Amino acid sequence: MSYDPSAVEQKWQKYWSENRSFEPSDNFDLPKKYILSMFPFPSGRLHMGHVRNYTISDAFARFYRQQGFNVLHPIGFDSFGMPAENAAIKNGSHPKTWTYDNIDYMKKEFYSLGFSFSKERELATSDELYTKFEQGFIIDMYEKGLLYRKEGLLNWCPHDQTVLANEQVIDGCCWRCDTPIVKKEMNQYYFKITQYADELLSDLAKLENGWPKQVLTMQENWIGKSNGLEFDFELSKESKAKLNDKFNSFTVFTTRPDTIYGVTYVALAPEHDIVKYLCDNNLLDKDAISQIKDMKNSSNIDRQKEKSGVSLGVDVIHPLTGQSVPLWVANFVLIEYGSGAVMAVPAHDERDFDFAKKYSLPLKYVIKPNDSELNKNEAYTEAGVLFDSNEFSGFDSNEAKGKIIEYFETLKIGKKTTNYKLKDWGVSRQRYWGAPIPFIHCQKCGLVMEKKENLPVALPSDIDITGEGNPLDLHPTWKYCKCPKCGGDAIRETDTMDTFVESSWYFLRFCADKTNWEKEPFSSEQIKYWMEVDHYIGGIEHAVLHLLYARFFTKVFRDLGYVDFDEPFLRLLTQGMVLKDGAKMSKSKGNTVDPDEIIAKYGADTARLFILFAAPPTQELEWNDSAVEGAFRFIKRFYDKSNGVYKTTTKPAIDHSKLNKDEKFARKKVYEALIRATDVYNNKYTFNTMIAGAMEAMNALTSQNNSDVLTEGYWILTSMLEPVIPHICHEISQKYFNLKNFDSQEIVDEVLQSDSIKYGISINGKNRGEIELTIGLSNDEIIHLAKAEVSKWLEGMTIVKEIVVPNKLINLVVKPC
RNA sequence: GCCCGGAUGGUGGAAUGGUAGACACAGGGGACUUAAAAUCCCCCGACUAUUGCAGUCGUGCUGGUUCAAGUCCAGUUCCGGGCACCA
Repeated sequence: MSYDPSAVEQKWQKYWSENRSFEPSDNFDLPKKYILSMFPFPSGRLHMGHVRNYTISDAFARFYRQQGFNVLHPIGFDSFGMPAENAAIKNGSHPKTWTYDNIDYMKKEFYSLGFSFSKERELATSDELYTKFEQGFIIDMYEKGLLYRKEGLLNWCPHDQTVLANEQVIDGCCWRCDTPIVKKEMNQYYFKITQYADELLSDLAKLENGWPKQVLTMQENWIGKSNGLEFDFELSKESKAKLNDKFNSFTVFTTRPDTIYGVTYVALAPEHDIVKYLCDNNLLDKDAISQIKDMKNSSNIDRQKEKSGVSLGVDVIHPLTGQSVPLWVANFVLIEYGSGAVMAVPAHDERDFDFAKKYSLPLKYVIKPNDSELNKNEAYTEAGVLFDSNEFSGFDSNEAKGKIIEYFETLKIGKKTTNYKLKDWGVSRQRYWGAPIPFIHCQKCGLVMEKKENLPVALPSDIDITGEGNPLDLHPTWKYCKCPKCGGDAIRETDTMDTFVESSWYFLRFCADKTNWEKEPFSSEQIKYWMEVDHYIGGIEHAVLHLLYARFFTKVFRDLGYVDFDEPFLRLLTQGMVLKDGAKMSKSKGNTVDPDEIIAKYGADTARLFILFAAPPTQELEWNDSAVEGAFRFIKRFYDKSNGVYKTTTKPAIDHSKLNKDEKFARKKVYEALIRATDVYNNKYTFNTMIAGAMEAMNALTSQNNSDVLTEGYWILTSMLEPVIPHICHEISQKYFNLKNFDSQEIVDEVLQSDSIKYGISINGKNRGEIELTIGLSNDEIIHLAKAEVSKWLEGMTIVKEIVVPNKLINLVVKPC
């Protein structure tokens, strides 16, 4: 019978399903592996990126099952979100119908790819049961002060008609639809992720061996910790009077206290209270007020184009010199960082320099390079030696930083402070298809939590989705309710939660089976066993989104007493993108390849083999139709050549010494491939080299005629390749080995040793020949034979040094006589 | 601007400091066939030479360390990614 992928694959998919082959065991005495891939949004169909993601995690899961581990390899759907609503607007479908139809279709695709997911733990985050417990956490977090509501200036996407978190703004545009975001003042709920900023940063050290460096760096930069000095500038007497004594002083933050004697002006953000007061009370001329207004209204991108500012006609007192310094408003000062006010040192900061040049403000240099001349045409931002800095003159600038902070602290006019770029996570969204925030606004009692026994606060199904406004808010009845506290008329919160809240804890839910899901959000006993996730596989685009939020939730849950570990994901593998014709596959570029078509034409095994063979998983993968063809040919050959294998339920015992050269070579190739395979799962993740090893072994096996060797080879190779091409390996294994070979394979050492080894001979490091030498020769003998081999290169030369690298090469160092 | 990666044949990619280009794809040649497909075999970095099957060069570039460098170090160019007026 020739290879018929569709028949073979359907047969085994049915078999696995009927035998519940991929359900984890409840025997907690077994060693475990939790293999998780980032769950998909149910957009409709799988794309090649999904196939790559799940092929990788499936290889891990299948490998560890063979090694005797109890493996949890679950899948679910991150099923709330905008696209469901956009589809509703476009086609008039209901978001729920659209979502669950897509889930059904995608589940079939998973099935047809042979992924070994636990079917009994599948979930969708839009399930009401999931919402119920999530809303419970929201209430817990509110009570702990980790969730709060405040009026603020928010990122608003005019296209999606919703607020976005900072992490969801990419280059000033919406992460989903690329529309430039605008700032909008509104009420919003925030998670106090900043409370965990320091731990989120320091615990990155725990992930150093398991996470890609790039992701660690991205999180580190995102958290953006900086140490410095915080102190107050007092307003001059006249200025206080001008401001009707409403303001005495304001705070600034600097990481360069060593430049303090170079301050020549001070700048405020346009949103600063003092600026607001000056504008509101007409203490500035009309022009100035309108310029400040423009600054506030311009987007972040516009603000970066050119520095601009206005003098406020107010002076402040330098805390150390007592000199008076002018106060400006400047568009490059950000209200959301530090205190929204900076001391400006144009001589030693490029931004301050540009601003000072534009408005002809004075420069005062106070640091000079250690070993070169100061260039007064630019800002000198490097370290150096202080001058014109009173008692600190002469100090190295790095040393001076600490000294000056100390000085401020002694005088009690400032203190050492740490600032973070990380902002609190804004989580409310003005959309329908999300988990409702379980709060109620009561005129009498204010903001009230829904009672936990009333959860979930479910979405209404009769909904009008037009794309205009918040559908929940516009619903005729849904938001009207009674206050859980006083029983009076009240109104439900109509904002829903960011979908990243759902993906921040789904991995905990998977730890228990469905029977438990009704009772509790997750089982602490099961979590103790299954967590942490051993291998997490997904795209790098979540480096500062999902992966940061999930770490945050884990720490919060720990502090709420739900879990007892600090980090959810021990090892992270970020897979590269799938490209075609050099560009990321996308519908708009028209360069997509539909997984369903590939499966129909070649089968799932071919798709999986190609994906793992064409590139290491962390690199970009260039789709190549003829290489897919090649993968198919390999499987076909692998199947065809199994004809010579005989039936057995144990690995054949072979007397290695009686084999001929080709037979020995074939065995050696098989075992070498096996050794490579173990390495792959432990740390290298280079499935491509593992598969190459298997191909080499196959080539060697078919170049010899010993059926024992062939059978042993297939016993090992079908086991080794099962994680990659499971269907055909099961087919072959069932036919010959009664499925007894899916097990951890022992290495036979004698196979790896051969009677002779090829040595390379080099002279002065240059390759000059090679020689086959029997094992066990002394170095002198080896050198003697090697010299004979390359004698023509030694004429007229004296040998200075002789080096023998065992089993590799001989290097002779020579010079002319 | 700052911080990470990366650069190897026509292509994807291999190489614990030890014979660069494994394994594939594409390409070329051949066998089988009436023919095609499938399959099998051979060649396949560049240049020079040659029917003595040998030599020279070669992992972006310039240096360095070493008996030996794609690999380590310093510098440099280009490409990709992240952050970005963060005081």
